[in-house]
Amino acid sequence: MSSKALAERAEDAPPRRGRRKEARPGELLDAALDLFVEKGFAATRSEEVAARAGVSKGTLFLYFPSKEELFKAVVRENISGRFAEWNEEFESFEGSTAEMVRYCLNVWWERIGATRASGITKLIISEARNFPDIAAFYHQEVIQPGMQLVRRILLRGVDRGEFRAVDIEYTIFSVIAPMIFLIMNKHALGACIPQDYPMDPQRYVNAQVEILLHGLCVPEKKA
Amino acid sequence: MSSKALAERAEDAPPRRGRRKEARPGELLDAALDLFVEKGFAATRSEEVAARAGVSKGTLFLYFPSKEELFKAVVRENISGRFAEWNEEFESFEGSTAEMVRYCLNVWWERIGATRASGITKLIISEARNFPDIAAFYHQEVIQPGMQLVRRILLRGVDRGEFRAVDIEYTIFSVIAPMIFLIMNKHALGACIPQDYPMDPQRYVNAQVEILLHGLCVPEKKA
Amino acid sequence: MSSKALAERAEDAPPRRGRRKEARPGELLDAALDLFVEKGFAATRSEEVAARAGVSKGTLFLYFPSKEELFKAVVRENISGRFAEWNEEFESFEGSTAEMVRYCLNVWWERIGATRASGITKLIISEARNFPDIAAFYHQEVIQPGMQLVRRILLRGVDRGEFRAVDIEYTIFSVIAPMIFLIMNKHALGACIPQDYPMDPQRYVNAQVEILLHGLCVPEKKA
Amino acid sequence: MSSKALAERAEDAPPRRGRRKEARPGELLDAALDLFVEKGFAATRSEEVAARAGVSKGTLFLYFPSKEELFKAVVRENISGRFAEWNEEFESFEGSTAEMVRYCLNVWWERIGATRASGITKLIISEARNFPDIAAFYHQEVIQPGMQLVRRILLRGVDRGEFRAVDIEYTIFSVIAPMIFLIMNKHALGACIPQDYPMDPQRYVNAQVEILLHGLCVPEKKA
DNA sequence: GATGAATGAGAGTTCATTCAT
DNA sequence: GATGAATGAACTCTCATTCAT
Repeated sequence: MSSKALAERAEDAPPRRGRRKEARPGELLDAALDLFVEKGFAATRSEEVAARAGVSKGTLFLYFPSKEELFKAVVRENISGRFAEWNEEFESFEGSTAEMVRYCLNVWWERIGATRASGITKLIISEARNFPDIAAFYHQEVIQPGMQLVRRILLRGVDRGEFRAVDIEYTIFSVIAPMIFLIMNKHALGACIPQDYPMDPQRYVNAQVEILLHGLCVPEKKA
Repeated sequence: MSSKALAERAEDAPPRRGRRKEARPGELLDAALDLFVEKGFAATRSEEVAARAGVSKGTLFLYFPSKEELFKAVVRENISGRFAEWNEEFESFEGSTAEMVRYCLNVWWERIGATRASGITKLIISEARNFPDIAAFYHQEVIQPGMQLVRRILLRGVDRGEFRAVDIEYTIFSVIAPMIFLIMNKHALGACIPQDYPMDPQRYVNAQVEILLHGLCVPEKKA
Repeated sequence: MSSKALAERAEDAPPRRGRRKEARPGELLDAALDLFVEKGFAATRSEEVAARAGVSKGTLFLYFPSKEELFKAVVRENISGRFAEWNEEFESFEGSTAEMVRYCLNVWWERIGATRASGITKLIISEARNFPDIAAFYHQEVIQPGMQLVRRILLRGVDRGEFRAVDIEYTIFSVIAPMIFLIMNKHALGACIPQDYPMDPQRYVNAQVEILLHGLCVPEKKA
Repeated sequence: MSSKALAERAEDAPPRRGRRKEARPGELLDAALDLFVEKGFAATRSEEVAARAGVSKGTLFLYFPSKEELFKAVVRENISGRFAEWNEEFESFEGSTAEMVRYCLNVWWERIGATRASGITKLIISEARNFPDIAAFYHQEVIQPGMQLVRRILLRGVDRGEFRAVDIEYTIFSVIAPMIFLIMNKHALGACIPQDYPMDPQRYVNAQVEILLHGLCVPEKKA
């Protein structure tokens, strides 16, 4: 009991180097995400995950019955079910659709792209064919809702006469592709090759948005 | 004539335990490329590569001293040093820069994107951090020359007043990103998830080009 | 009482899958010495060493990173650095040099020749050319100090007028050769051929010593 | 018959770089002896033997059905059946037994010790326990006749009053041990360690003989 | 609960041996 | 006869997983 009290206190006061039982699975998932993204599923050793999380090999298997289940948990954990929230923002957004696109991609960068969660995208791309059910899950939970959100935005632009009457289904990819590219650069080549050109993510996102909007918007006819 | 017929039949069903020293490395590299792209380096078993090439485990090691060398050979073999040729085409191209962009991406799709060589891109993205020297090699042999070619095209457009004065360095990515996206779709999720939307690569490429050119071109002032 | 009985029984039949981190390396080194001496390094299978030590293949590699390192550890472990002790005995020895020679070879037989450590000599002879660095190590740690000790003994004998003025450097071999021969007999042919002549090591050593001393000593001139 | 004539002619006129079919097995046996002595049976690759003999892997197996049979042939080939000849020399020897011992060991050095045949001894010692039947064969063909010859020499010395009445059986080893030691030095440590002391075989043999004879001979009573 | 010693199936690699050429 | 490409059994070593402590 007194130990439980201690544990609770430990939670109140941020972890002072103490091991908090409740935090273990999360720490393992964080460690696993990093390593899976870095080396791939097969090339990551379970023991390394445990070591990075500061626990022993055995403890890992106490929380996850197998390396494969760990992988699935990593994906599940890092798939933000934030589309409900984002759809709400969409509904109540009052500015122009161009502003909406700008806002949307910047928010995406802040909340996903710049965080460890972005690693999931690289992980899925690398491992999709070894874990088709995980790929299907990701497709359903992330890709479809994401595309649907983009679709609604593009439709809004076209409906309101802000955007040209482009082929919406293919234009969705014009929004998504630069983001995928940024993540791949962050987690693959960019992570191991000293870049010979500057690559500031914020500026990159803005540049892509501007090109995209130039391509989408109807020319403003000024008297 | 009958000997010719025999030869043809032999081609249909290649001889088991035949001695085909010249053909083996290529067959093994083909098999290895497929499997590495499909499952990743670590998850691909040497014996599986051999089996797909129609030889035994031992034969693989007759031609490649280790699985890692096989990997490197796969990358080397499939990295086209075609930039010289493409640069020449660039020099002698006489149409508008917009036409050049259209031509360029369509040619890329035909010669790289649609072929097995495109798998290399996925492979590199997945394995870069496990093989930094291979990543560096790819960067030097493919990414840098590729970016340089795109850079020259964009500069031509801007210089000739066809394109707006965009930030060239970041705009390069607007050309590349959709192609990377297409390859990832082909070799990762798209290869294992039944797509619920149509994805015709030719139309995809054209759609991306049109959005891009809309974003790049200065509005044509008529009369 | 019953618990004590149980413990004793457990000692008789050591626990399978027991955790005995301290004891393992020694048991593995013992097993490896036996097998390397018996079959040679290359012909000894790692799994066999493990099995003789009562553990599984994997456990061997838990303690030694490779078969080669196991070999080196076997040699290191069994090379007694007892020359300091023996040199002290030499310094304080008070009898005749002939007695010293007798004492010396008998002690050698008791402490080295008759023990498993003697196998190292056969091992080194068999594997020297495959492990030149190990051979050099053995030369430095065993052969040189050993020859130096014998050299000092012979010099003492000559200096004190007990031994004839023989060529010391070559006479050293007259002391060593019979010991090497005995070990080779013990671990090579003698170990697999039913000897057709009696070979009692103790008597063998004594016989060699007597021949040797007869060869070395100056004839006692009796009035 | 004509092939026999050819062989003889080939012997007369030294091989002019031409491949002589008849010589193949011999070249293979020579190569095999060298390599088996150097690296041991298990660590020697068949292909290496073939390469050193200047033929292909396949050819080796044309002459010897297996690596093991090659080993046996190497031993057989290099075991001199010269004891008949030596026994004759013994019978007709007219000098003192001491001279006989000197002569005997010097001849041994010239005809065996200094030649590649001496490698067989090291080979047998290293591999005896892996090839007990070969060991038995060697014991019967070499060790027993060799010991018998030494035995007869020692008996002659004792019978004629030249040698002391030593324990003949154990004294045999005093003759053999230095020779074994010399061979071991030549083929094991001595072959891979830069000796820090001089080791002239001829002088070594003489030194051992003199010590031995001093130990054996009855003091010459002068006057 | 946590640990890490122990396991053993499985992967990469070697090499004696075969056999089509 | 000679060759060397091909084979596959056997070996070293790895690592996910178990379980006694």
